[in-house]
Amino acid sequence: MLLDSVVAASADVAAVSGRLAKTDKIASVLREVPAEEIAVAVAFLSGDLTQRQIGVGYAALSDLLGPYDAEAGGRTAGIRQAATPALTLTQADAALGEIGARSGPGSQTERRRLLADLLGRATLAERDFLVRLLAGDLRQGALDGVVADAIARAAGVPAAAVRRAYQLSGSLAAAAATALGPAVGRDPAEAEQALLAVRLAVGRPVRPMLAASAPTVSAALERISPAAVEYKIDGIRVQVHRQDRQVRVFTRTLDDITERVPELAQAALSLSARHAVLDGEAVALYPDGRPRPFQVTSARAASQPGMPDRGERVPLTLFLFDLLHIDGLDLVDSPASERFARLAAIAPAGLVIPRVVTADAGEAEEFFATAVAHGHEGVVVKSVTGPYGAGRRGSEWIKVKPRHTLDLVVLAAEWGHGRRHGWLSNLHLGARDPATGGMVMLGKTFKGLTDALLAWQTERLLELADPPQPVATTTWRGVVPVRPELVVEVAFDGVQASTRYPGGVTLRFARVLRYRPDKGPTDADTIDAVRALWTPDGTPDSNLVNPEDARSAP
DNA sequence: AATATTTCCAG
DNA sequence: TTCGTGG
DNA sequence: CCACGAAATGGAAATATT
Repeated sequence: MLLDSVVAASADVAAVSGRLAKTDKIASVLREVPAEEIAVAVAFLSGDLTQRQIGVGYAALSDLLGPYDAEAGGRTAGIRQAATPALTLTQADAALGEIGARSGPGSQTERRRLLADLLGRATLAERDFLVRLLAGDLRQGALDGVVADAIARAAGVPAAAVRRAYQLSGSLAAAAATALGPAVGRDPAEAEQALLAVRLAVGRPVRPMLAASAPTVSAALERISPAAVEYKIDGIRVQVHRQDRQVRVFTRTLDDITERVPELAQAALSLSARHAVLDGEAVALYPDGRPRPFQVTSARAASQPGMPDRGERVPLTLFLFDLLHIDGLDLVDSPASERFARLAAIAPAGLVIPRVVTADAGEAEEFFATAVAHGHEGVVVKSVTGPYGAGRRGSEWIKVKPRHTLDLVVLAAEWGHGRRHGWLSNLHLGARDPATGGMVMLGKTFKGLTDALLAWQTERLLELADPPQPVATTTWRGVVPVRPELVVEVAFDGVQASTRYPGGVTLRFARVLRYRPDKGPTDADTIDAVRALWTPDGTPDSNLVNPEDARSAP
């Protein structure tokens, strides 16, 4: 099939707002795609490459096509373009694969040459689509969720069958190939049978179960009771597959990081089971059992074993909380209580997440307080009856974290994109510096803003713009500095070290709660107050705990 | 050795 | 993360 | 009430280029 057909379908999808209409349009084109090209078509239509990544990013695209030009609605700088569509899906996919296969010295130049070659064979519409695909910014209003429905529609099977195959195989393109690929005819009964035959495979990652959130433990217990209440560890999510003596470790996004975390594989070998698929969290701990800053865990999990590393290699500690498969038995559909009981039966106590099962809000709140006192992020409140509903942001799991807030000053704002076009969106946040009387920038946030708030802040910030903005001639792009007068209440998850900002610290996951018109810049929180919330690595605060305490529930 | 680019992580 | 929209 | 997609950050490591 021509790439152009998929590009045209994507444009149609972007042009309608309803999900059903989008599903319809994607299903229509999928019905026309030859069986052997289904995986490519589905990858492209859900905003992915079949190769995941190929070493082409924003810079390479800008070099080739010039910077994004808002007035023209795209990139205009010239490279050759095809007059008529000729590229097939297979050819485009193969060309992208060629680009990704390059490595070593000279590879960037070579990638750019190949990229120019590919884009030169594309029409304007195709080129625009490929650029958005490579930039990871399809913006057609449909990603894997909508495309999953479309696959079901095209194959004439229940959406649940596609979702299940997607969950268990970890790949939507694979699920689509199962339903519509060469191995099955275009017969709904056959397709459904093939989808239902997809099973969890040890060594192939499944999509991880996600959690909703609630402001307090009591609120979470109102939705789930009795519930298992578990420590929420501030590390990286890991899915561990053990097949005899072979172990593989996957991240939340299903990347294989086995080679980087040999100690986790080692830990998995201590389980009393030959085959197992487990879900858990890995974290770098201090000797006393408290968690190190997230940055330490993150850096540790990102570094290869053979690389010259600066500083010590802090080992990661594994906390397991779920079991999806044990010695030939799939547990994905079993109740959580059974999965955990089997986990506890095969895992040394030290590898299992601290938890309590309770229906008592007081007891749960107390456990939450203990988790936080031990330096952890909070707790996850889990149904004891639910299955492992992978990929669903359902309510079988609810996370609860303490909420920190600061009153900060808006120093500048940036014009928004997409549906925030024409609004001042991304806010530069500053804390008061009593030493200088000035403001210290701590980071930015665009989160937590309602449309009403966006409208209000755009008007108010333009009044405060310094120098004043000629609104009528504004390009709707760039940074608008403002007089530091507006105070905003911001929630955040923590304070972390920063090389980017002058204060040396920045906020993790800052989001706007509300404006504080009752406060002026002199009432804002100080940089000293922010720094006081930061625990640099190597100096765990004085609230020491016994290492055993961090591992075991009180 | 220092800098640029890409990718991946968290939510 | 949060929000708004669709269903 | 749930599912979905969009808003676009910031740190850090690996890999390439200078």
